[in-house]
Amino acid sequence: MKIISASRIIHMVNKTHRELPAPGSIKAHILVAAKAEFAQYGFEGARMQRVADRAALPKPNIHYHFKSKQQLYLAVLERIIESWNLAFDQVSEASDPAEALEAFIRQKLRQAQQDPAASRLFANEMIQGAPNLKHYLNTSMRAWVQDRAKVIKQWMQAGKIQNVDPERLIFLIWSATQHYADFQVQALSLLNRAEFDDPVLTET
Amino acid sequence: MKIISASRIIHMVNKTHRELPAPGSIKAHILVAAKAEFAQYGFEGARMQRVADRAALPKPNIHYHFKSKQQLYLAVLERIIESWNLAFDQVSEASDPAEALEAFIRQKLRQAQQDPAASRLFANEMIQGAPNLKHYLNTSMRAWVQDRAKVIKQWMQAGKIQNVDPERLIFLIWSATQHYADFQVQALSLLNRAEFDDPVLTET
DNA sequence: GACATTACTGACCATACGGTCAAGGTTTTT
DNA sequence: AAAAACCTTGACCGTATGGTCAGTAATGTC
Repeated sequence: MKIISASRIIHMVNKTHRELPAPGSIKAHILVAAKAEFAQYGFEGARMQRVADRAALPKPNIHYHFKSKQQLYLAVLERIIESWNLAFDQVSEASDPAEALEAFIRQKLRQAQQDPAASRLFANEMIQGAPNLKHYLNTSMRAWVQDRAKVIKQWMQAGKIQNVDPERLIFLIWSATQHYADFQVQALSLLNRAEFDDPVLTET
Repeated sequence: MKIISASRIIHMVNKTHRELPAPGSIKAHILVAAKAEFAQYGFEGARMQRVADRAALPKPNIHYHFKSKQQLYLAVLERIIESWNLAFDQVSEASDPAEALEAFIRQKLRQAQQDPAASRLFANEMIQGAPNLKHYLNTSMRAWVQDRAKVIKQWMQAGKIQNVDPERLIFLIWSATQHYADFQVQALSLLNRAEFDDPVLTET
């Protein structure tokens, strides 16, 4: 039997896991820098040189790991969507509405707080008309919404909650939670604060 | 007495009104094109050539009317803020909370619907950290929020509404209403629709 | 109708941009 | 230790970008 080195195994694991960059790798490091840049300036406004500066690397280095700006952007986007899909919470008719909705809201708020750049990048993509996420919106995301909407409707029919448009309820929660990531400067300025307290995380 | 021609009067009116471009003028036309471009791509992502194309004008023409990209952007921003300030609704403790809040929500929703580009441009500016609106946020906008918050607190003390954080209530309304402008593609995709009906305007 | 002002535009410029390349390191495999 | 694979980088390239300019047309003034 052949002896396989540890590095080889790591290599295989990296490869078999659909090319997902290892957490500590340079690729992952670049993706973090790129996420911040794309989140702030959008795809067209982002500059590869600034991505390089943020990552503290020479520019050609970025192009070695990611063929083009477009590909880098897609890699960042894919990573965000994937991390959101991981939090694909399980709710059913049997769940208690108050509990389930509170959990959902807290989760969304935590996401917005822990990774505001991801939320801002997504906002940028939507504002531009979702040129790279149309398919995602029309397939898995729509399915997700319809699933939750069905449960909410069942709650309504069972008299557990008041009648509301289920999709609008979901949009309301999304908008309210993402607002604190996307419009952070505004909220902080208007409240005359330097930063937010952390009321979400203290209760988890 | 000197006779002043009509065009001369128009010219004077234009000038005395703080250089506000006349509604039908070329400047106003360019500003509309620029608003759309800046709203979609943000300041850094916007291209002067695309602004020119949108306005169906040669590029140097844009630079004739607006010295630089930065100045054009500021002109667009100023116009948006001004139009929002015009809708500075008057509310007092005596107002009926339900009525006042509904009016506020409808107004915001109407704004988002009638000029989604303005809402998106503002969102872009906030996502980038409000580099051009920090002052506005810290002065007139903050004052506006504090004013409304005071009224809401008075309503609470008079037992007219339940206890809530007044600023958070305002943010909730803002986020929910702007959401339909900023994330229009998302909402339409998820609802599997081509466009929204017009439930707001039908009731005004 | 002469003068001045305002408005327009094709051709152009310096720089910044995304991207490439060849040459040299470093690490891994055999 | 040699070969192979992978990684890093300064210098460079073609093009797109914001912006300019000189020349022209239109408009307004007396």
